[in-house]
Amino acid sequence: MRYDNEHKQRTHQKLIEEASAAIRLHGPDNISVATLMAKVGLTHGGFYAHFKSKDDLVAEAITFILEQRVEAFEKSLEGADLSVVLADYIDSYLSPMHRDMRDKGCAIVALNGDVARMSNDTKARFELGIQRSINILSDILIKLNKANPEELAGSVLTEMVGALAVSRTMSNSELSTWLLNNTRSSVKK
Amino acid sequence: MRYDNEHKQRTHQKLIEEASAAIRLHGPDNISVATLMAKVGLTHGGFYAHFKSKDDLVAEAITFILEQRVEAFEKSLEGADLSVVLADYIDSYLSPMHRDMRDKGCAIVALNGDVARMSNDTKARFELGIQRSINILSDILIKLNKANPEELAGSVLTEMVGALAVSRTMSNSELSTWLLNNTRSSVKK
DNA sequence: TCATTTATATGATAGTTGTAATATAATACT
DNA sequence: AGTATTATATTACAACTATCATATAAATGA
Repeated sequence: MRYDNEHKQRTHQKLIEEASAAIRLHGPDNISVATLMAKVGLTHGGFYAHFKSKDDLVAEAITFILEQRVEAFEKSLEGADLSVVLADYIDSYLSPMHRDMRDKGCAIVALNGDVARMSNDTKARFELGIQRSINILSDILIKLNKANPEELAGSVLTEMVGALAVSRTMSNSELSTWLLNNTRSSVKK
Repeated sequence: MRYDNEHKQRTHQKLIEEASAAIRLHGPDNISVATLMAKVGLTHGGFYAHFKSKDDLVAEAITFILEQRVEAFEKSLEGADLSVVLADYIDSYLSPMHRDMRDKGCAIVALNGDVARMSNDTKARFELGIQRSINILSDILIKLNKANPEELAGSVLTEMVGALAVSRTMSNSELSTWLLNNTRSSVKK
């Protein structure tokens, strides 16, 4: 069957988006080519017209998540009060909602363990996303006249990532939420 | 073949230790029952004389790692200068060596993403280990007369976990080491 | 010495996986 | 109108998986 010219691109994009959620939710090792294809209404055979291999899909999906989130962050800055945007970002990042929405949240938190086991190539892409995040944060802190903006940006990022990652290892407990709140006040100084 | 009375227990322990390293290195989804058994010199059939299922093994191994590390930390405190022990702990936790020794390091860093996807039962065990770690840190900070020891303990733990986790997603880069060093100075205030 | 116990081995099964070759059918171009 | 193109479907395969039933062999207790 032949569809219009952009059909394949749309399918490709749909596959990446679907994979990006499934990977965060179930882990890269627990998604299968067949169920992914089924999720977009296709059968498994056509997969290799879109991706060289499953690893290739995973790498593309991870890149997509990182870019998507960085771009959303950048867009939220446009013409806004930086100190408000920053506070909002911290609040939503460290919210129970973000903790419980594993399929749509931060890739660093969802995938750090998996990426640590992946190829240097994938790691390099991941690092790019992290560097960009630090740069954005650092720029904001410069404009807010904070001292040591780069250092502060690095430690804000790592503490937030750590808090969310740790809070997700607990079954909805008080400690989990306490950690998020605790980090929120610690980071906001 | 019948061995002496403690042979089975020794085999069981050996399996858990071997699994605890393999799980951290390759992830719970990437170790197979057969290769684990082979690693201790046995064949795959005997596995179910030791564990109810693979999930059961993973849960036991994770508990083992947590306890082992908490106990080692507690032991390091005995009769020592607390401020020195704490500084040493931070230094070694945030060292490139710890970053690069994925098979023997902190379980929270190695497994947070996987545990987030596991049963509430396993999460509860994990939480216990984390709570103990926070308690130990908090006790130290109390004895060192720090203000808000519990809050500080929580945020020291999460920032260290985050820094190590993030640093492991990069391929040995400068940024990776910079993050570790940056967190070291940030945490030591 | 012999029977019993038991830790591990052998072998089998059913399911799932990633990958690939080939088939099909719909449309765009001639 | 008819041919070429191509996105997806069908089908197959080999490798790997967790799990389990049964066999084996060695040492303990009689």
